[in-house]
Amino acid sequence: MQKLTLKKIAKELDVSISTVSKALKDSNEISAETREKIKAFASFYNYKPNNIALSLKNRKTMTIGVIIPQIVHYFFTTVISGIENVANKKGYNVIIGLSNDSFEKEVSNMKTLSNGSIDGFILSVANETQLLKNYEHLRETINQNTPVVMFDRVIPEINCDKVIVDDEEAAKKSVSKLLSLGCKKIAIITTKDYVSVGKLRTKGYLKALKENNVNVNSDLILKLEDTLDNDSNLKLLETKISKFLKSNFEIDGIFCVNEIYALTAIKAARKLNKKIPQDIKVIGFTDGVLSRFSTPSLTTISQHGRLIGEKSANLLINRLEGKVSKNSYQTIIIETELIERESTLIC
Amino acid sequence: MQKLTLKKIAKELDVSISTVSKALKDSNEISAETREKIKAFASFYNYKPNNIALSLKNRKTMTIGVIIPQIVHYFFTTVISGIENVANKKGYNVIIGLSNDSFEKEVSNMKTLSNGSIDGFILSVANETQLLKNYEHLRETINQNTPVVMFDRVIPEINCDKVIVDDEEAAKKSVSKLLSLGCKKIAIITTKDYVSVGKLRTKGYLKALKENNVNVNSDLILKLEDTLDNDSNLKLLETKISKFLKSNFEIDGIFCVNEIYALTAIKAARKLNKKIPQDIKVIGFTDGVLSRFSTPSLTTISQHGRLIGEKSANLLINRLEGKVSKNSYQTIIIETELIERESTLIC
DNA sequence: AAAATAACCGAAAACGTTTTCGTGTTAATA
DNA sequence: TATTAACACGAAAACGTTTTCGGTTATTTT
Repeated sequence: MQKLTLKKIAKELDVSISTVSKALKDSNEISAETREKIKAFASFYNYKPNNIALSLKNRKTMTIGVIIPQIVHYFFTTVISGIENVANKKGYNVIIGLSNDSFEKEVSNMKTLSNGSIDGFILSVANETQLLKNYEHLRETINQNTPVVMFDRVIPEINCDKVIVDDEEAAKKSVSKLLSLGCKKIAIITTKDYVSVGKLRTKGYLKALKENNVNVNSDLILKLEDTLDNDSNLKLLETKISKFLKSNFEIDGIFCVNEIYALTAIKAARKLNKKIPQDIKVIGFTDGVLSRFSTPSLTTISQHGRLIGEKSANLLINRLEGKVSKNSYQTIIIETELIERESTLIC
Repeated sequence: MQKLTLKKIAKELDVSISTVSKALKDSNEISAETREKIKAFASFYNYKPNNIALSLKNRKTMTIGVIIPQIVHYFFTTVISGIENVANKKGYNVIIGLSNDSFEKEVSNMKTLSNGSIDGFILSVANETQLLKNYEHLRETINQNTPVVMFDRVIPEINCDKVIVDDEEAAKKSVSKLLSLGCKKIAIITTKDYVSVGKLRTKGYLKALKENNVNVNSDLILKLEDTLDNDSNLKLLETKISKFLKSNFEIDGIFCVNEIYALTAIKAARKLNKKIPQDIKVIGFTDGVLSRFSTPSLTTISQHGRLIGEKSANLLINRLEGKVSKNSYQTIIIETELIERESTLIC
């Protein structure tokens, strides 16, 4: 059974293609009689207009391209579920491209999609892209009138809609919390500065200390390569963190920029016979499954990924539908929330 | 800057559309001179053929539709990453639809995609679909010549390519392991029988006991609604499991059909002052982040999600490219692996 | 009965490609 | 010189829609 087309219906019922098209759209140009006949036939054989032909005609595809660094990652999946939720309601499809944090793959993914396959992009840039500071592909797609919405890891220099969290503020909030709980030597385990969000969170850490008149001790700052939270590098990650904790034995509070760092820190600390939260209090970032199910459960910053996804999709779709002025872009800042759990319990 | 088309290039260089098309394809029908001129112009203005037009012409879209019940879910994301990996290599795009385990959404998602947007489906059916046993949408798409590959949660009655794991065998393997570790009273925490994989794992549990001449005690079998592992129902889940453990205090081994059940069981057992693994040994299913990072780390069945995704994508693409005989379907069984960690340590 | 107006339907163009076939020009051959 | 072959290019159809514009009939109005 091949797909039914207008042409086939027309031939079968001995009318013109136009007549079929109009009849199915209930145009009153067509007599009630033929209209009913055609509609009956079409519905009996389950006719559905071909999306590709429609896309070509209307010059829009009703699909949005989402480019993310990784998909096996709690935060990004919550964002996708948010995007999918509003996209679906508004009749859009979602096509996913993974960059694997590689510049090459990000570029090629965007290239293959920006030739008519999608109406606009929602993306979080690859670490490598941030490292290389090469944004030509982004500029180019925007210049070619394909709207782009960036979320989470955004590029300030690029002019487009953005949805971010108050990373710096969230970090400040976390560190202030640790201070208020009586921690004196607060460490941060973060990424190297080229990772935009890592840098911002480090900044927030420093700000909190300064505002509370605590001296910054650079020994207490551990900046890690972003590849270290891969499954294959977990051992190495633990060694590094372990060494760090050993050489700064007086640490009594740790702020980590993701869940993996936090849990690994807890594990390493325990091996040094430190008790969590009695001896060391720990706060992480990203309220994923790990934070909820670890023992002790992890105090963490919730980024509200689903909301980020929903806002991003709305931003993009509004722009696609011309509901927003052409040359002004928005940056939506989602407020984070500190979710307190066992890892910062007062004992 | 509007998108460049063959027509515009043709007009600009004062040649015909056909000439431009041929020149860009390096056809030797076109003189070297004009060829170079056209190619230079096209590459200077960054011409890319319009995918939609190509899809319409070639009657294939080079995209595959993936329908899954949830995306905030470790196993499914690993499958997607596998699919994306091979799809990408072979020039295909991946479009994602989420059913949220709802029959309605599964049907509507497939409907909107099967009108030309995709060349084939890879899907894992929604729980509700399995409950209702309504497979009309699946039969219909297959009848309309849109190939379907099912993975993990498959429908035996439907004739199509499938990729599954040896669920029953894996469960048997796990329970046998517990027996060999000396467990006498082994419980299973599973889903209701309408969830295909839950049912199979329960079957494997029973088989292991029988083969080892252990009496089956139906009190030790806890079948839960599949909605209980949602974030919002975690409390309820814990209460149910806790009650179950209390009323079967002699349990010394638990096999759980997913990570969440396993970790919740561990938590509940601890509150009853049971030590893991000394008093109770626990084995879970799905080797996700939770299993690796929990304390104690969880012995678990690895389903090799990435491999499942890769095999599924290969199966689908081979069929799309006619590399496989039309009326015979394959079922690939991926072997699972028992990954031993702390929750089954011998003390 | 002639003219005007509905009512109903079809031809054709357009979206952007690819490809087949035809045609005119030039160069090589008989 | 006449014929043929090679070369370089263009017209047009096709993929499946939608929509504008005309064109027949049939029906109403004068």
